[in-house]
Amino acid sequence: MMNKTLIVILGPTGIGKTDLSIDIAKALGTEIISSDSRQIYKELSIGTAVPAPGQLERVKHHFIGNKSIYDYYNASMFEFEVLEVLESLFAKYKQVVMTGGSGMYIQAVCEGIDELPTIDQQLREELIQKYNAEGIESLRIQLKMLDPLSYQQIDLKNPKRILKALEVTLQTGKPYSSFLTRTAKERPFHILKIGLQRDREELYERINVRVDQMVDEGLVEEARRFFRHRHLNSLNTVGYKELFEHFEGKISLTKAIELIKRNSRHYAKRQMSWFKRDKEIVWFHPENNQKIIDFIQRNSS
RNA sequence: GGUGCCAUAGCUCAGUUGGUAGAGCAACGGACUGAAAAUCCGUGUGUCCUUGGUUCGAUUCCGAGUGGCACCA
Repeated sequence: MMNKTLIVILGPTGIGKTDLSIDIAKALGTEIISSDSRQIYKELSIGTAVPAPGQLERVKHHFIGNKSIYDYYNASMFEFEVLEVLESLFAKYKQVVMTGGSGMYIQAVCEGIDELPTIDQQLREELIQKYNAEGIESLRIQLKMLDPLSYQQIDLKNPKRILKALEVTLQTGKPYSSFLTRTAKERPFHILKIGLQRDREELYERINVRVDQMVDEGLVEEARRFFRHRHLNSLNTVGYKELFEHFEGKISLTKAIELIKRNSRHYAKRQMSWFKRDKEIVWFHPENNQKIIDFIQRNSS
């Protein structure tokens, strides 16, 4: 399979990944895997900016709307499922396009993440309760005792990081740090990472305009449908969480829309931070289709 | 045209009894190994409108100019 290439098209939200990826997949005569942790939910479409029906007809997409917001899902499951789909796609195509903005999902596919046990739901809830009742310091103390190495390496101000380490340690009886190998897994195909970049002001303007479009298309109604499920992790998502605040009467609709724009900008910023450190990425402007296709042709095996 | 008020960060504004300045929002930078559109950490970015004067020293006091707002003509 070493003559196969996975073409990863990445960049912040609103940069123009969707249009470009479809053009490229069309030009290469192949299919697209979405690496977007929210477009994967079938119940969400307006707020996650899934490709339009017409676009989905032009090129076959995978991992869009194939999970439910009620299901538990994570980056490791994504890694496993994508590798499986890739195997069958590479049987048909020399190149496959993967596009999306979820850095961790992309990393899971390209480099893999270490094997960890699935956490018992009850254990997880107990730990969260302990955190709520006793605060973060009590988690830190427990971690220091059970897994001093993680205690040294983990961001001790971030409750999610400590909870993860504790969960694994308690469930397996082995320190979380012992599961981390710090080595990238070998993949039986080449990977070409294409990053999309444009002027910051222009990107923010695109984000603002797109949020207004989402509202015109019925984002408020889409969010209202899931209001009573607002505590689901899948709905802890920009575009929905702000509207839930509005439905709760805490903020006006205008304010909610403003916050969606701002939080989208912040999200874009975090994505750029994530991608910036990956030196394998070659950067292009999202409208330089021909340049990008030439680059792919030259560098695919 | 006259009178009054105002001019400080990207925005709204506070402040310095004269020793070059700060808050909210916005913005900026970063971390990230199974919740990742999540979660967490860090940063004030400034010709204090311009120009004379007083003063050891002016963003602050005084004069003039410019711009804005209000009222009177």
